[in-house]
Amino acid sequence: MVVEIAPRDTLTEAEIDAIFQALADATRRDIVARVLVREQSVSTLAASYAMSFAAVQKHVAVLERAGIITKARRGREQIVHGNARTIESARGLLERYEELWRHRIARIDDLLSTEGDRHAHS
Amino acid sequence: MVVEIAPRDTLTEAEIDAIFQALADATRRDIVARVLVREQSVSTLAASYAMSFAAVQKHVAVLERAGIITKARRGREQIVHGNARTIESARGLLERYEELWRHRIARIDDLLSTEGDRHAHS
DNA sequence: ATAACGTACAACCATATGGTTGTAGAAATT
DNA sequence: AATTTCTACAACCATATGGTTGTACGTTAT
Repeated sequence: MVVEIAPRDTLTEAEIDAIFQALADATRRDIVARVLVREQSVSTLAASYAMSFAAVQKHVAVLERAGIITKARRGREQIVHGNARTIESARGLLERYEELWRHRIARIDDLLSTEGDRHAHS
Repeated sequence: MVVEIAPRDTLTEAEIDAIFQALADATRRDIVARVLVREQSVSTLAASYAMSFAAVQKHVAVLERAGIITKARRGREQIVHGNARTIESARGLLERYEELWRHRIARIDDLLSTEGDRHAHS
């Protein structure tokens, strides 16, 4: 049902929400790690966890909606494989935050020299 | 109420959950970006968003529990500042996933040479 | 053809999440 | 001393999340 054209490199806020949300669960992170190493069927994945097949299926669906994994039919099974590009997008975002952090001193200096320093303490 | 000893460099699954969960909301990501650039009070932050003070306060609490920001009292206001180390931990995790991805071909070759290739297609 | 396997999905449940309003207290201002 | 500012937190509400079981359907195997 997802239309999946060529992957944009600009993500909407909602898409970023979905990516981090998908990664905010240990079972899902484990699924990601497994399929990045070696793609495998949903039922194979399900056998690895102490929960129902349906539960694992839902986790896979969450990861799929976030674009972190994709599924491809092979006969009666659905093969799950990882999409490193999406993970890279998330990493890029975190790197930009770190970049903001590294530049914070310069920015503060800038603000102090251009603005008045009302409320400044030290 | 949080006891905050020296920061470990190994995170528990629950802590990782909290970090990604905290980043899975556009308002909270914006708060992070703001305080990384320039630390500011909770009420200053609250003034930036079209939601109640209490709602923003909750977002700040979520980020604080995840260790992404910390608060420090300055008179009657609570100054929020970013903790880039936690963000770096998250980035490190994503990098490890990408590393798994980069090595997948070698692993598949390894598996194919040791195992039989039942179901192999191409 | 029948059985078994792999998947999909609906219905349900408990708890978490993201928002609200209201109350209360501590610190600064007047 | 009285008032305002900033923060904290409880109570509440609607919706989302993570799990379950049950049913159905296409694909492979017997």
